[in-house]
Amino acid sequence: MLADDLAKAIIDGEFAPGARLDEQQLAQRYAVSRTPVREALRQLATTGLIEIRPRRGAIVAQVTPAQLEELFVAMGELEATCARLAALSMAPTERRRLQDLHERMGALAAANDVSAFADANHALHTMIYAGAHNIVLADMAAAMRRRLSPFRRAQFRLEGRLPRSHDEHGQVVRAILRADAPAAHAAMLQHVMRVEQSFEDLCAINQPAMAEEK
Amino acid sequence: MLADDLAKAIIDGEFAPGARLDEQQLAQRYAVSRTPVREALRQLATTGLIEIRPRRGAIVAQVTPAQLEELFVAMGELEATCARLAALSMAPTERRRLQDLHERMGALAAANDVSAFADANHALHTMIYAGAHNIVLADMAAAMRRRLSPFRRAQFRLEGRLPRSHDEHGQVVRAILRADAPAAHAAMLQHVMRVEQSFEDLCAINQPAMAEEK
DNA sequence: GAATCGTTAATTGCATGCAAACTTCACTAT
DNA sequence: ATAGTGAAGTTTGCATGCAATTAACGATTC
Repeated sequence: MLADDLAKAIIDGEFAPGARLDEQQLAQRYAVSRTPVREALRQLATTGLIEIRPRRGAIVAQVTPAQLEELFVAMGELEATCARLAALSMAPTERRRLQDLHERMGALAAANDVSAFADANHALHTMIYAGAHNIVLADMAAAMRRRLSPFRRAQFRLEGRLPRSHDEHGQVVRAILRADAPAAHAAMLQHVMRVEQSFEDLCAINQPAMAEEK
Repeated sequence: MLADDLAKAIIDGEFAPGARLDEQQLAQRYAVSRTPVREALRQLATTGLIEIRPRRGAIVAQVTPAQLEELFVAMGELEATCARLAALSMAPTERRRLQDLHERMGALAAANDVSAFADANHALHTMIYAGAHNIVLADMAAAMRRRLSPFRRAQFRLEGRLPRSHDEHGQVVRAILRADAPAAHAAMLQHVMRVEQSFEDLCAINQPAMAEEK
């Protein structure tokens, strides 16, 4: 589906936040006419990934720091809810797989393999969404993650972020494994807040570099 | 916007779940061509209100009892999260307005004014979403409410539902007013579960009538 | 008599074309 | 020199038309 391809391109950072999404260019790029491009853009706009300004075209959603804060809070609450439900209702098999993955990620963190850790991180969180046994909630959490991904891509590159992230995961995973719902909720909430903090640190570092571009 | 009009028509029950949404008919009805209709349908599909089956047209989303259960659980968790955050961060003015509205709804419940109570109910929940001071979460909760509304329309007609609903609201409102976040969370979760229970009771009553149609 | 296959009709998906609106650039006036 | 106004070009928004797929109906065969 065209909307998925476009979403992937945006998530992968081929279009930066604020970049104009010209219908004709996209039509050429994907070798279709403007009609399906327009339909795809409307879909992405409803997910919040892009923004359509009437008569003025579409841009990749750019977000003020205040909105970003809200997005992270909402994401944290969603993920924390999934973690709480997962603690209550994960099947034994799911719990074992979660533990396995978490342990494997320890090695990746130690080796500082950012790319593999990022993939595994995605899998871990997705596993927790699935463990909530509620497709609606899982879809919402996944959509939220997608919506934030343009802003979160470089976060793991921060020095020493991998082991700390792994530690935070450990808190969440252990709480889920012992079916401690409140602890799972709290640990996940804290984890997401830490991710946000890392992102803000990263912004603070890059801000001067971004400023000198213009 | 066309998508909003269409969504309203679906929410108001002009198109029942499972009804086919013919592009040409909709185009005639709204006096536009098929192109904007298609764009609107794609948008509604991403919200989950309708379902587009490739090459086979769009229908109002029909939902199995299991999916409906998931929708109500997800909605309950979302609303409970909003209630918890509202308890923590509502401004004094907002708290007073919430209390005012709740007290006015007591009279509506006593008078058994179903229509006015339903409107006020919507306002009350929206007020709590807003009280969370997080637009992203509020939008998600509102979208969820929209998505469930085709199935929840007749729920207030159940005998004696209004006073009980008002009582449940009282639990939530009092918890929010005294900034008791865990209690607000729990009370809202319970309220939504009770709404779901009412809906299921209603289904159990209507089921035979639906069965004899075919 | 029922089931399967072929044909026809209808509907979706996409391309193209045209009109309206916005942006940009140039020119004029203060 | 700067700001405001005008016009041209670009881009969105929508309508229409055509092709492809699917559903429905009828005919034929077992």
